[in-house]
Amino acid sequence: MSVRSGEYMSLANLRTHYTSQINPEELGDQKVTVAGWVHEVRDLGGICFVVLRDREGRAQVTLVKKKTDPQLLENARKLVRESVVSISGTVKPEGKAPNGYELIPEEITVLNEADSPLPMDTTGKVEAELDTRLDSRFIDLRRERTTAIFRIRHEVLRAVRSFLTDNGFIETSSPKVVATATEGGTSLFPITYFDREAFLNQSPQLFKQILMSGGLDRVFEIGPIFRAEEHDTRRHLNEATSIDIEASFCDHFDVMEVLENMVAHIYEQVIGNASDSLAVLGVELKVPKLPFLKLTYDEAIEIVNANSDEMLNWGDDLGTVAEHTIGEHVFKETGESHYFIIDWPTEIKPFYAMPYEDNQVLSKAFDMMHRTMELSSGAQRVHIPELLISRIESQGLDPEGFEFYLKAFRYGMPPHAGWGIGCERLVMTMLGVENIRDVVLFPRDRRRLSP
RNA sequence: GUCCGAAUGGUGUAGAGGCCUAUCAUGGAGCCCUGUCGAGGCUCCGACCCGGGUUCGAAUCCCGGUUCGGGCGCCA
Repeated sequence: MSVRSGEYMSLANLRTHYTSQINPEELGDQKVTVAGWVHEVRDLGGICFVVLRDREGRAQVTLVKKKTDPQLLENARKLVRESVVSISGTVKPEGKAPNGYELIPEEITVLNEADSPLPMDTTGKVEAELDTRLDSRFIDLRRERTTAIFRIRHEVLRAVRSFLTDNGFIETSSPKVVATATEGGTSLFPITYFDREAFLNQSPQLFKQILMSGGLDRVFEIGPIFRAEEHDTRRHLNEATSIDIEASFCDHFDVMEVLENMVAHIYEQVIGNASDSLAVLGVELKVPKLPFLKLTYDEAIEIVNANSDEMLNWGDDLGTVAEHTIGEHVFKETGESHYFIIDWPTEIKPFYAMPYEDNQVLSKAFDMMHRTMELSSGAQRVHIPELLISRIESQGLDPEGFEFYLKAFRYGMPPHAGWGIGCERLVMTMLGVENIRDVVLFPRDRRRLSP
């Protein structure tokens, strides 16, 4: 175990292969170097096994007492779990070893020794609570299950980008530091911007609409949104990732079609590209059937009133019990989890949702649900400046605060529509994860600000 | 915000007024062991959230606080 301090050591020499890249048939008797963490040391006396773990898997390093340099064996036995090591040795095909090979080491270099005891177990023998795991996320990520979630999240985002790009959308970014409260409704985090008050943006909504006036035609953004709501549930975060699109010369039905096709595409891509991670989590994914069921708001109210103790009046928003009732009802009837609720009362939707021309009390707004959870909401937008101003006023907001936005509507704003979908909610519903914090590396909630 | 529940070694737990010098597992230290793969065996180490109260006696009951979990509200 020589740390060759003072001597030049190229980092490239610390690893020639990931553990998963070692094919015993090709690399038998060849020398390789693997690098990673000491997962376990099993000392049986005459034989000692060191399990090295890297991002792609594990490799068994075998030291037979009679055949191993005594100093090397002694050092291997003393390895501290979760220390970072680089191990060079010969690949030996071996039926008794996991993955069909083991490594006969020549050199074991400790690059960084781990403290002991560890903040939590990494082998899966003892579970840790979410709070404990989040306090030590770096250790939690060394567990297979946790890594699997974030590999899948990566596949989800990759699928979003490829799907939207292939459908003519341009990826854009909007500012997160803004001067005014965008939509009313939710509370914002105030910050200091030099000598002025500013806010963290709750949504890219207003900016992506401005881009429609700019003629970008079809845009998308994947970015953080901030909500200062003091909600305290398993499905809310104060910092979340929103996937947003906006498309010109489209109505709400056009963008609903984009949405359902994208969701189906994401499921297909995750099944195709992350089957190992799905297996680690024990999740069997099924691509949702297209098109998604479209319930009108009126139908949704009827379902709630017929199937639960709740009695809703027309114009009421849907609470948790209502969403639960509708979601279970839809699943029982269709066997599908995803569905739309369309044709909402104009009054309970944001000012930018377009009312139906022939029935102003209904708007061209929709929510996309997964069982009991709202995943996405969208609408055809108001593109007529006069109507937009009156809608802003009727929501009790002051149009003066929206001048930067309204300006874009006066010089040629095409009709347009769009939606936003919560990335974390998409991932959690896909994987059946119960707490949204499980699918965020470093969640920000009512209480947690660190790490 | 509100209601309900919880807090015991590093981690996960048992515990219902005296049986607690606190259970078990995991972990750590050490010893034995040549095929482990949640290795096994033996020895040892390590904990009752904080503050008050009730009681002869409190991990256990009561009050306050803190933190965490869950429901609802609000929201996406």
